[in-house]
Amino acid sequence: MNDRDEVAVRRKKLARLRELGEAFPNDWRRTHFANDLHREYVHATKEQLEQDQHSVALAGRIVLRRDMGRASFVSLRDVSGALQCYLRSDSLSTEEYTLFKELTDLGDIVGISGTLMRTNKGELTVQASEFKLLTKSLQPYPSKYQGIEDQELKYRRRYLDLIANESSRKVFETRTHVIKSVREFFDSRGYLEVETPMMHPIPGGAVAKPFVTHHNVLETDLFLRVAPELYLKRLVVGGFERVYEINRNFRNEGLSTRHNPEFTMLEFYQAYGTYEDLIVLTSELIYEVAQAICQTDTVRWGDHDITFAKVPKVLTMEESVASALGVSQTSDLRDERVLRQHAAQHDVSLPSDLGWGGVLNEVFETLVEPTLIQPCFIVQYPVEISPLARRNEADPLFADRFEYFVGGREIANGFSELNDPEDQAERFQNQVQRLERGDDEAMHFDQDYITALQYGLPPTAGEGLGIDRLVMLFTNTSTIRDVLLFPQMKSVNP
RNA sequence: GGGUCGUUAGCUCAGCUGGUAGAGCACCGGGCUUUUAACCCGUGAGUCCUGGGUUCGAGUCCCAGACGACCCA
Repeated sequence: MNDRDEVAVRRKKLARLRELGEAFPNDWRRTHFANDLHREYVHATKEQLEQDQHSVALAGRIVLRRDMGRASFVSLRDVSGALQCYLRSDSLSTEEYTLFKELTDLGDIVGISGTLMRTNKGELTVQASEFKLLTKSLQPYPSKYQGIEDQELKYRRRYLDLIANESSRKVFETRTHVIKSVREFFDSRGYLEVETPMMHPIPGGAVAKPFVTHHNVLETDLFLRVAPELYLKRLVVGGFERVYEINRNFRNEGLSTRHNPEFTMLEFYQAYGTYEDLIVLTSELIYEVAQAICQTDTVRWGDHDITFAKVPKVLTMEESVASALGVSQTSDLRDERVLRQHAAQHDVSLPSDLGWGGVLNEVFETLVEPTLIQPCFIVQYPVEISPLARRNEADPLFADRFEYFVGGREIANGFSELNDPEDQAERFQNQVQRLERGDDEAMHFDQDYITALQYGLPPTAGEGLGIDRLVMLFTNTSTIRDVLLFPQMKSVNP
């Protein structure tokens, strides 16, 4: 064993600590947080502090250390921030000073108490009169200057990223604030927050491939939910007229900068409303979250300044596609063959098994979606690709559905709900035919849901909103992994 | 699934047309009682991602694979 192997050196110090007594003491009690002290004493002068002798006890991790003979400065970081501490051999007992000097390393978790002072350079500092090593860190501490840059290390060992990188801590604090302000928005409007099953006997509520698991005692396969939609609507049938859920969905698809197999979704439903009401509500929601998080209606995202207006911008899918294809009459797009010809001229590659609605959507996603940088609602989606949405009364090819786009990405998807049980049963049948043709993303027939509709779902509008993508907007990140504490990674040892 | 780039000391990174493996920080030893990424002096440290191949000789060139990043489907 190398006597300069950092882990070995730290192990040796831990062994010494064990000899000295309890190596992992848990009786330290802190009286203050670092940032509270910075705030409270921002105007206190060196002389005042010397006179007043404020006693404080801190606890945290040593993140910087500067030794000078028989005195040292350390930066102690707790959850609130960092505060400098000054440890002198003549202000501590011999045992405590030796403990600090010989057995304490960068990254160790310690308790320090003493009195507040200000250094000659003006920095608020705790002059230590008591020192206790609480938890020995056995692993080398990340670079104090560069932190952790390695993407893989950041994702696989998030705790290291959080220890070393302030910006990462900020992202996850913001994530929590976003979710909190979303909750406040719905709570204050009379929506009931609920929890519905994660394990479904029949996968449903979205066009997506589910994960399968098995229940041993029930001797049955269960599916991790791809969406909570069908359960939330059962609750509206049950009389909870406004419900929402913020929770995880699971989709068995590839990993990318936009996709993680588990992701967080907000879904909400309101009886006696239409998708138009939700467009207004969504604009207000995003506007309020932006105010709560950034205190502004404009955020920087990549190369763009994105402005969230209270009044929504709305465009139909047909109009947007017609404009992207350079077609003057939207009626020209109603014929699948003609539509495919236009698409081919714009190098949009299309699978042959798509119907007209699928083709229109594919052209939209390829040509229009990336251009929708400023917040925008696209309305009127083909019924064919909207198996749970209400048919438009004037134009039965389309559903009363919208999607909300920001930064060239879909953030939310909402519609007036289909509450006709017989129409819903037919749409399920269509999905089942697709399943039988091998489309493993198609929906299953959910008889229990049909039964629920038969009891009567009031006219209802509902919406799903991707929380991760929303957080990406407010943290100016381009990868979903940057807003997930523990993103899914490939196994290193297969 | 396809393409491009990356993987070198604990961390962050250099390493040219193939010729003994480098820096800063960290670590180890010494000095320093108001420092600020403290500083000064001295030392140690490598499965160059893995496996093949070409070559007298491979971190470097070729092939295959692993993992990651970005772009595309």
